[in-house]
Amino acid sequence: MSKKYILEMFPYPSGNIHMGHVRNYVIGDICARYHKLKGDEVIHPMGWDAFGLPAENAAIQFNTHPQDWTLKNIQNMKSQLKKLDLDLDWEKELSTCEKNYYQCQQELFIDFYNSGLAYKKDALVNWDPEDQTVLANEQVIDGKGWRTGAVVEQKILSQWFFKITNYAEELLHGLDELTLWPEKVKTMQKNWIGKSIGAEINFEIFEKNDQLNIFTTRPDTIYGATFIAISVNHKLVGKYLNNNEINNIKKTFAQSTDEKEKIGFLTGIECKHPINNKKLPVYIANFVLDNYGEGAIFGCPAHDERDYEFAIKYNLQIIKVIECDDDQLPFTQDGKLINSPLVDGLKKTEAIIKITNYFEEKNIGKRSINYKLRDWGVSRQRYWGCPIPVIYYEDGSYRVLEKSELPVLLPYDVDLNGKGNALLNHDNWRKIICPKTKKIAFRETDTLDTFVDSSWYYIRFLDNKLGTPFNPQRVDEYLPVDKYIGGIEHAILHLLYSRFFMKALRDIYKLKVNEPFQQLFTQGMITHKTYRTQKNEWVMPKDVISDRGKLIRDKTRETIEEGPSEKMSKSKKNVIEPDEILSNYGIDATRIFMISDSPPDRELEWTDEGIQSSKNLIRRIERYFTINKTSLKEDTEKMVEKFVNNIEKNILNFSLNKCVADIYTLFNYLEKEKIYLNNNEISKKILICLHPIVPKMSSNLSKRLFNDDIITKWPNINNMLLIENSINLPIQIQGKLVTTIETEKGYLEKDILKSIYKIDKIKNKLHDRKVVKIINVQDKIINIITD
RNA sequence: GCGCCAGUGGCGGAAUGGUAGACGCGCUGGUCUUAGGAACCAGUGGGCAACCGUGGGGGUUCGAGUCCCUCCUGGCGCACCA
Repeated sequence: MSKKYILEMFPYPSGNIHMGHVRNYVIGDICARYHKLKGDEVIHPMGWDAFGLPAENAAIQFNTHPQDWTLKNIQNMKSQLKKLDLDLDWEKELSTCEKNYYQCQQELFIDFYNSGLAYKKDALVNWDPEDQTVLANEQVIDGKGWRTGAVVEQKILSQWFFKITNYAEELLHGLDELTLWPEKVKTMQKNWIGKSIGAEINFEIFEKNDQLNIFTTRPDTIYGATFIAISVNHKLVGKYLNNNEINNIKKTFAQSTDEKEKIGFLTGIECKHPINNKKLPVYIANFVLDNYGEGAIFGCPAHDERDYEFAIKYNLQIIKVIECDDDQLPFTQDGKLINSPLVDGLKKTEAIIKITNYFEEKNIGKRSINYKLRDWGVSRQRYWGCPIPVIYYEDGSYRVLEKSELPVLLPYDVDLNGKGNALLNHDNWRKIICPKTKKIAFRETDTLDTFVDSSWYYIRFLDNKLGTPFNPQRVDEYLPVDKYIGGIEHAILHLLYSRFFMKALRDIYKLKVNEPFQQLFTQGMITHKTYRTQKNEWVMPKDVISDRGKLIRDKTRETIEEGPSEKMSKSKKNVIEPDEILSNYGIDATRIFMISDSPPDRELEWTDEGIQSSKNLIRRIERYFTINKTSLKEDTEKMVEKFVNNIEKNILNFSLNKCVADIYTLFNYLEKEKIYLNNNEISKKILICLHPIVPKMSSNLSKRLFNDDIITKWPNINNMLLIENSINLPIQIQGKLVTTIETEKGYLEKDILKSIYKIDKIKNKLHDRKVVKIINVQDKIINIITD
C-alpha cells in the first residue's frame, strides 16, 4: 500500500465558500477518492487559515470579536463543505487560530531564532496605511498592498525577519527537482529569487577616507564608466549631505510625474576609477534601487539604456567600449571590447573573467552573486495573529522566550476600536514581570504574518493534536504532499515561503524531506458574464432575466447590458452561490459541471446551459439504470474495459474534462446499441469508476441495484480486452488521406496492397502514375508514394 | 522591454509526428406528448463539386494542429534588478 497525500489549499474562513473553492475541492476529491479505491493510504485533510485582518475589520464593523466571528465562519463553511460530499479526513482538521496550533508555531519561531533564521533589525519597510501594518516585499504589488490596494509607504521600523536568503540558492536549484510543477510557477519563483552573477567593485572616494561598493553584472564595461549613481537611502548620503538637502531630494523624486524620468543630484564627492584613476562624479539618482545589490551603480552610458538616458540629460561623457556604430548607442548586445587596454579584442564572457581576476589580484573587487530575494519580514502590527514569543526590558534589550514559557496566548479582552495594534494598547497583557529576571518587561506586540501560519500547516495535519509541532518520523514517512491543488495566485508568496519552511525545518530537525509539494496543480478560475444597468450598477446573474430577447433586471425591469466573462468577484456581482446551485441541481451535477467544460487548469465559464446539461447527464444515467432487463453485446465488455482505462488515465493526468467525455461516450454507446446491464457485474465496474466523480449517485445506484456496498475496489483492467483486432486503416497517397479500409491487425503488407489497388478511388488516383514507395506503418497507416 | 503560455467549427474543447474537430453546448429538421429546467431520432467545419481547411509565412518529414525558424494576435507574470 503506498501513501498518497492529497491536499487542497486550505481556505480563509471568510464566512461562505465560493465557487472557486468548490472547483478546487472537487478536483482534489476526485483524485483522493480514486486513490482510495486503488487501495492507497490516502491522506486528505482540511483546515482553516484562520488568522488575518478581515476578522479584525469585521469585528469593528459588526461589533463582534475576531475569534467569535472566525469560529462562526468556520462552522458555517464546514457545513457547506459537508454538502459537497467531499471525502475529507475531518479528524485531522486544524485551524491556525487555535491555541494548539499557534503555540507550536511559537516553538518553531524559537527554533528559527536559535538556528539564526529569525532575527530583528531596523529596516526600511513597506507600510500599508490602510491596514496599518508592515508588508513583506512579496506582498507589495505595483507599489500597492496585496490585500488593500493602498499605496504603500516606506517607514523605518524595528522588525522580525526570517532568513529566507540563506536558502536562496537551494530554493532556486530545488526548482529543477520539481518536475511535476507548472513551468509557469517555477519561472515566477526563479525570477523572484533573481540570481545574478557578477562582481563587486570597491571604488575609493577622492579626498575622503571612504569607499563605495558596487555590484555589477558587467565588469567588462568598466572602462566605459563615466559616473557613479547611488540611491537616496545609501549610507553615504547621510554622511555627506544634511537632512534638509536629503529631504529636498526625496521630495523632488516623489514629485516627478513620469516614473521613468531620470533625476540626479550631485553629491560633491567623486570616486576614483579602479583602473585608470579618472574622477567619476557621484550622483544621487532616483533610478537606483536601494534594496538591490549595494544600492549603487557605475554608469556606463554607451552600453546601458538607463545610464545613457541619464548621461544625455546631465551632459556626461559617453565612452564606447564595445565595438558598434555610433548610431547604435546605447549598444547593449555582446561584441568585441575596445578602448579597454586590459581586455581589448575580447568578447563579453572572457572580458568579464579577465577583469574580475584583475580586481581580485589588486584586491579592489571580487566575484559576487547577487539575489533579488530579500529576507522575509514577518512582523505585523495586528492583533489577530500568532504572538511573537519575545519580551522587552526597560533598557531596550529583549529575550526570546523558552519553549517552557509558552504559549503566549492572545488576550480575548481587547479594544479593537482604537487606532493601531490592539495588543499595544492592552497594558494588562503587555506588561509582565519576567519570570527569569523578575524585572519589568513588555511583550512583543507584533504578531506573525499569516503566511507563516500557512507555511507548515501541511506538516501539522499529520499529527494535529501533538504537543510538539510534529513528529519527525511521520514527516519523513508522509511528506512531501503528493498532489497539492490550489490557485496560481499563490505562485510566489505561499509556495515560496512553504518551500523555505520545509528546508529550514529539515535542517533544524534533521528531516529527509527537501520539498513540501511533489506535484503542484493550479486550477483555473471560474468566470461569469458581467451584467450592469445603464446607471453602471452591477447586477447579479440571478437578477437578470430575458424578456422578448432583451436582458432586463428582474425587479426594476431596467435594461441590462451584458459584459465579458470575468473572474467571479463580489465587486462585479457576477457570482453564483454554491448553496443555491446545490439545492437546485444537486451535488453530483455540480461536481460534473466543475470538471466538464474546460481542463481543470484553465478558466471555466459558468453558464446556465452547462450546469443544466450536467444535471441532464445525471438524470440520464439514473434513468438508464432503471431499465430492468439485461442484454449484452459481444463488444460490451470491451467498451467498458476501455472506459475504465480511460477514466483512470484521465484522473491521473488531471484531464477531468475528458472523464466527462468518457462518460458520455459510454452511455451513448450503451443506449444506441440498446445494451442493458441492470445488476450485471459490468454495472459494478461502471458504478465504481463513476464514484470518484459523482459519489452520491454512484452510491445510491449501487445500493438500489446490488443491495450492497460494492464501491470497494477499483476494477483491475484486463489488458487483453483493450486490444483491438479489427482496425480502420487509413490509406494515403502522397501523404493525403484517400480512403480507409477495415482490416485485421497484423495484416501482411503485400496482401493488403492487393486489395488496396482494387479500390476504385485508389485506382483513379494512381492511374498512370508509378508507385515508387510504400510506407507501411503496421496497423497504423499506409502511405503510397508515386513519382 | 524581459520571461512564460496560448491561438483548432457559432462556442467550450479532443487529437504518443499517422483518418483534424472526440465529447459537450448551441443550432436545424423531425418524433412523443402525463407541455418538461424534459426525452428520443436525424443532421451540423467550408464548398454544388473537384477540393479547401488547425493565426500568417517559410522549413524538416513519406506524412505536421503537433517538431524547427520567423512574424502577428491574445493572456499571464516580472519590470529602472545595474
